[in-house]
Amino acid sequence: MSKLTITEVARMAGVSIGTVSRVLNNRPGVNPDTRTQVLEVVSRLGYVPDAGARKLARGSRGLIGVAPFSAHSSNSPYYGILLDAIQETIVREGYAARVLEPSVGEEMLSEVSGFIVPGVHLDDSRLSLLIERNIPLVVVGRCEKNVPWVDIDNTGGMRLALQHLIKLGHSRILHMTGTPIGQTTYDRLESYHQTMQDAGFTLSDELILDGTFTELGAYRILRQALEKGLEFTAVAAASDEMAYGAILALQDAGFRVPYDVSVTGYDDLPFAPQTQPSLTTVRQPIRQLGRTAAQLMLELIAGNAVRQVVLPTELVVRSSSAPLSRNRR
Amino acid sequence: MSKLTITEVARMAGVSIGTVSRVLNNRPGVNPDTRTQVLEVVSRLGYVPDAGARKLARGSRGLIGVAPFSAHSSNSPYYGILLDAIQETIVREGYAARVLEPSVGEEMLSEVSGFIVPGVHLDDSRLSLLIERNIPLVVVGRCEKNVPWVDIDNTGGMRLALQHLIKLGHSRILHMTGTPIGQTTYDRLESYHQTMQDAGFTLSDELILDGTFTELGAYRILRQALEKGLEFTAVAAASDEMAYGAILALQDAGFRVPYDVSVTGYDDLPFAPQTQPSLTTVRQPIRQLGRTAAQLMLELIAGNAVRQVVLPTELVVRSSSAPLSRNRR
DNA sequence: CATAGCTATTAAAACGTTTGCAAAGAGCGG
DNA sequence: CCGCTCTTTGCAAACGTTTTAATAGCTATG
Repeated sequence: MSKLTITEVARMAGVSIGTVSRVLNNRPGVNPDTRTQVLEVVSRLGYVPDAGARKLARGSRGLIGVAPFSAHSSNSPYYGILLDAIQETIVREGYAARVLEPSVGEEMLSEVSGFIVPGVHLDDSRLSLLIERNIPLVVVGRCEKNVPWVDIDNTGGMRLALQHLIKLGHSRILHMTGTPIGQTTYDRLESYHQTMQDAGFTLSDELILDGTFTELGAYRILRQALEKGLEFTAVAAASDEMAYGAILALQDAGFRVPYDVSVTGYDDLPFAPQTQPSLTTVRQPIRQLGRTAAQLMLELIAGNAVRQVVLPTELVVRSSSAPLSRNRR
Repeated sequence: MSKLTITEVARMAGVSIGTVSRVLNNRPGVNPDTRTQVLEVVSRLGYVPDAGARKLARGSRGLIGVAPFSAHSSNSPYYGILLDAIQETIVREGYAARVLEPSVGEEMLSEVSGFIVPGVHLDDSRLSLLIERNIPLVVVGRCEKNVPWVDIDNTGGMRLALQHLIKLGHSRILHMTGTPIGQTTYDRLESYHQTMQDAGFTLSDELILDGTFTELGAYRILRQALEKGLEFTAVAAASDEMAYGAILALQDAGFRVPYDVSVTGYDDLPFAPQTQPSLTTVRQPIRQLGRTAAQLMLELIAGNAVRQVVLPTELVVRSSSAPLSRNRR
């Protein structure tokens, strides 16, 4: 069987290729009936337009920049997965994606037909610059400004983890936050406050530690806290890396996880099932996050309305969390 | 000025576009004089062929898989940079690149016209599978098998770092290795042995610590060693991450870097200049590594001979290394 | 009832390459 | 100097889309 092209689709649907093209690109001027008709054929045949041909026909306009998050955050596998998903979608649609260095060069602004910006800081001036210049922009992560963005339900996810721990009998739950620089950190922290209060516990500042979003950061600050004699029976970390660092810190200090202390992570990165013990964590759909971001960008370029999307999270229970035990050391 | 196309190049060189195309794709049957002539024009105008058009004309054959390194190693920013460089080159040549999960699916083998495999393990059975099936393959990292590969000069780079420390007066130099799973770890370790011996020092196994290629791994094992009273005046780490972990471990234990202990890294990742103190390290050309890997793949597909490439490394001296001081604590 | 003004559709011309085929020379043995 | 190969080159047809201009079929208007 030869390659499936738009011609075949057109023939099957009994229309011309021009019409099919318009349907596929959401262009106006096609009868709703014809549209659904064509879409039906497309999905039945499983037709996927050729990226190269689209790009060629469109006149090669269409380089989409993926930029600029802080250099430091790129240490996580999280970003690798996210970027790959973004690229995949963009390239499939016949655009080119280019990952740019954190330093946005002025000259780039003219070469690029849009920016996807993951991991934006709360006060990022570069963001304002892009908005000001009216350059198509999609932000990955919730954003106060009126731009299209995708985010996961950070608040809901954190609540899931905490309610899980609370149901297991824990009340002195330590929250390991990330660097207080992004909306994400803030949202998860806020959710911690809210959920603990709702459960009737009093908040205590000493139970909130900044683990800088890294294994090592979490490890160091937690060991330090343990040496000072801080008491708690569970750790709810704002990332899997920090959860892992916390587990090691606890183990090195002689605590058993989860028997003495329970630990939960956030993200469900590929290594989460492989830690010792395997990590109970909040799963977020990273690839879908990337796909959606790319999608929003394409919609934006096509002139559609600005919209925001929030993706759901889900609790994955593994072995790092257990009921509060009475005979603790 | 409109877009620069092959037509313009042909006109400038006084030949037909067919000839230009043949030159650009290294196809036989074009006069050597004409060839250099065309190449001259191409480089003068700075002409870059349109990726989409190439892909289209070639009939869309050409998806190149970038796969499968172990999930764990993907935690480093190193891989992000490498993958981006590979993708950039491949896409520029009109092929598509797809980053695959570590688990190589059988079904993938038929869809893909070649594999680029970074971070191969010494005994990787999947590698043998690919060779057996005669699937075009490029390995990033030295490889015993007769396949095309690119690597950096690991041995030479380690020697540079060590000779730097030796020149500063250090003799008890600790080597922080990575997980003993890849050729890279082995090469750097071997170079440590060799260089120390050449300098007339006796080797001691206690001066070799496995930092698992991570910040946290390095931090934990070094703190442990310090508590046991291990004596040394310098640390030569096999990665920047481990060097950073080592610096923090030393500082947390009350040592000053570089006054009490010098530390060197390896890779020169983006964060290296930003540590406290900034990191003396061995720079490797990561992007070029990726570009070369992609290049070799394209050559392989074009039917050229298998070849191997070794890229040079370079010492970058910053503030984490200093002369051995006498009045140490 | 002719005309203008819509809308939905089609036909065909790009887009920038690669590549099979034919043509034009060049060298050469007869 | 005539036919032969061989090498080098040019021509033109793909490749799978998008998009512009033209067309056909309506409805509303005068």
